[in-house]
Amino acid sequence: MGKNRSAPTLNDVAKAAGVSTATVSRCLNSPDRVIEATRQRVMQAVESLGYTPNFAARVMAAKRSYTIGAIIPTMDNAIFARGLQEFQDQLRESGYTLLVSSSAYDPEVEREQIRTLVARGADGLLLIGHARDPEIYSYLERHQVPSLVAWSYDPKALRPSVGFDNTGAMGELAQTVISAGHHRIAMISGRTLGNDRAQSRVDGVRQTMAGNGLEPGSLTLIETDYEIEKGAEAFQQLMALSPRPTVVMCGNDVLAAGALREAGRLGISVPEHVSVTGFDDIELAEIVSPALTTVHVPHREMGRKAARELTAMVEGNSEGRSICINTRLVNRNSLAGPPGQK
Amino acid sequence: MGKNRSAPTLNDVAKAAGVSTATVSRCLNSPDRVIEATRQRVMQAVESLGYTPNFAARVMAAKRSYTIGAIIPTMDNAIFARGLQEFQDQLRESGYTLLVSSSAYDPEVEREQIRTLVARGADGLLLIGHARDPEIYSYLERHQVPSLVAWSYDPKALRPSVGFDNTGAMGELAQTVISAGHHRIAMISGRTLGNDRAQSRVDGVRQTMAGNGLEPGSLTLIETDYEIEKGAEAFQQLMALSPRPTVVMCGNDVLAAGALREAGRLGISVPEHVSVTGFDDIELAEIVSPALTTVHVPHREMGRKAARELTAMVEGNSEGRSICINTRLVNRNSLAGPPGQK
DNA sequence: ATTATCAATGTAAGCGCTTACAAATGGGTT
DNA sequence: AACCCATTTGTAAGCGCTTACATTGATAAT
Repeated sequence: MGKNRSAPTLNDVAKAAGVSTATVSRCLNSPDRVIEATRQRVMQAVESLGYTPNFAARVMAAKRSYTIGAIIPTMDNAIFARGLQEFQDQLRESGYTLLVSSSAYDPEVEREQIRTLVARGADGLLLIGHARDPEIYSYLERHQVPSLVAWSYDPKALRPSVGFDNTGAMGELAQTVISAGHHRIAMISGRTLGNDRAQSRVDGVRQTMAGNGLEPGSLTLIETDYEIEKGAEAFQQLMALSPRPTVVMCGNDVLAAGALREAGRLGISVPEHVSVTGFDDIELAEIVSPALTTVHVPHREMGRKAARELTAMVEGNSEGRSICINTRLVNRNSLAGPPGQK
Repeated sequence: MGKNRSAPTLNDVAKAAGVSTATVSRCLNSPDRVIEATRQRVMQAVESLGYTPNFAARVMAAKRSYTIGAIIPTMDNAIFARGLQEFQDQLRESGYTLLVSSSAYDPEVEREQIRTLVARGADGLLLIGHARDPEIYSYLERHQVPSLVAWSYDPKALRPSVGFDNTGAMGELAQTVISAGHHRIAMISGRTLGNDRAQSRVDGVRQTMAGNGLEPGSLTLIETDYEIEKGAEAFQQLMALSPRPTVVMCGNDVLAAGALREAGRLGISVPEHVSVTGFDDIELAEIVSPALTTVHVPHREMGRKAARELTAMVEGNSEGRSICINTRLVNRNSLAGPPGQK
């Protein structure tokens, strides 16, 4: 032994290879600016010392981290998990690393995480949904960190976004529901406060009701947390109502799965006694019985496109375009006409 | 206007507050080493400039990042998502930030991610499962980064781990299965290559079979990917066998859900014609019909304990203990005796 | 033979922070 | 009044890297 046992630095490599630190740095970052023979010598030194560049030092000197940050409301949710996985894969191909953190749906936490990510030198940020204190955007601007909103598409928003039209998609589903003859409609929504996606889905139902001559105010709405259990509770409440709604539209598949489970427990058969719909088309939707009529969202495609757009923004190749992803209705077995009508 | 529009530094704050950079740094990191009046002045400057410390610079100077890294096989999996969420929450309470990346079950990718995380200055690492090139551990040692293995508990392993006894838990379930009268047992397992959890679960079944006088080699085993679809395919293959197995034990709930779905499609009723079991007890297990008989793993508890132990290690308060989390059998409706026996 | 050109490499100045050490200040003690 | 000690603050030396600029040596053009 007798060796210094701490991690080797650029300097150690330089000495071992008999070159300057600049040359080692070049070998690592722009190999073509260094002659073959030298590079081999350097690379061998790197190898034998087990050298790993110190990222903090690199970021500091280069003012570039090749890191993208993403802040999602929760990791415990298939729809974010799936889209993000694809987002990450795509980023990796372009040489970027993804840093994810979750805000637990808390705007204060989100703000803090944004600052953390920026402080860490993220070159760009992926955010979920538009609803956000404008101060945050000016902070990002000051630090010159481009950001892209995902899981929500809003052409009227000032910021670029990659996502789908929550209002329109839910509206389309509502139209199908109404066309099937329902007019006592209930909805179980996720929390709308600070969550434009949930809000848009509610709006979609309301607008379509209005468009069909139904009083939008007559929509029975329950807002609750994103959990199967909560969906079940809400469904129970709705079934206790008199007159009962003939259809329960859920803001997402998880809530719908809860509703379905409770229906089973209550001995209410779906869709004979009451219809249920979901949103997202996660795997769960196909597993439950009856299988859910829902709206399919191509999360992977969204993740991929978001990655492309954001890297383009980071590299100065785009000012930030908004991209709309198409959703599509998936008719399965949880929606039928209202009971008594045939 | 006229101002320099780039992000303010410690120096800017120092000037604005009329103190030295050292004082500003102290205000931020050890406020009690600074007199109240000064601190207020400094904090106000921080506020009005919208200052955020540069993380890279801080890490470099302090050689401490208050960051923990975690590398999981995939994000697209409820069991990791849940445990990790809790892990993160617990870390936050102790002032640490979590960095997650996923290796897509690829050891090469995992190795690279470990290097990345270390290069980023992670103070400690959470890894999934023991199976790993020893070279990685010596690398971590050289860089003096403590690591903790989770989702797997193995008292015989050299490294500390927080998890549960996969072999024992699956063995217990197998005992229940065998006691119910089954002896034509099939298993649908996740890929065991480089995945000690999957391997241990298979071992659990084999050992219990042996312990009950059943030839362990008679276990019909299909290995496949962690996907509902794959579980369905495997189940279909098993049902084509003659003689048919009377029970299909699945390595996890996702595979079991696929099996159940396929059973429905094939018109095979569970558990009358064939029994099915799962592992993990994710939410899905309660949703499917029949509800899954499975092994409950307290993922949240594990995440919490892992966080506590790892921070203790990072702070030099622990050499790294191994912690075993208890699982428990959950009897629901997918397991009964073999058909024809009553 | 002389000079312009260019590729390969070296030199050294930071990047924004923390922290060891030094300096200054203000009481207590004797 | 002289001295000591504790508290608060300042000074400045890095942390490990990148990169603008300088230097060198070789090759091509005159």
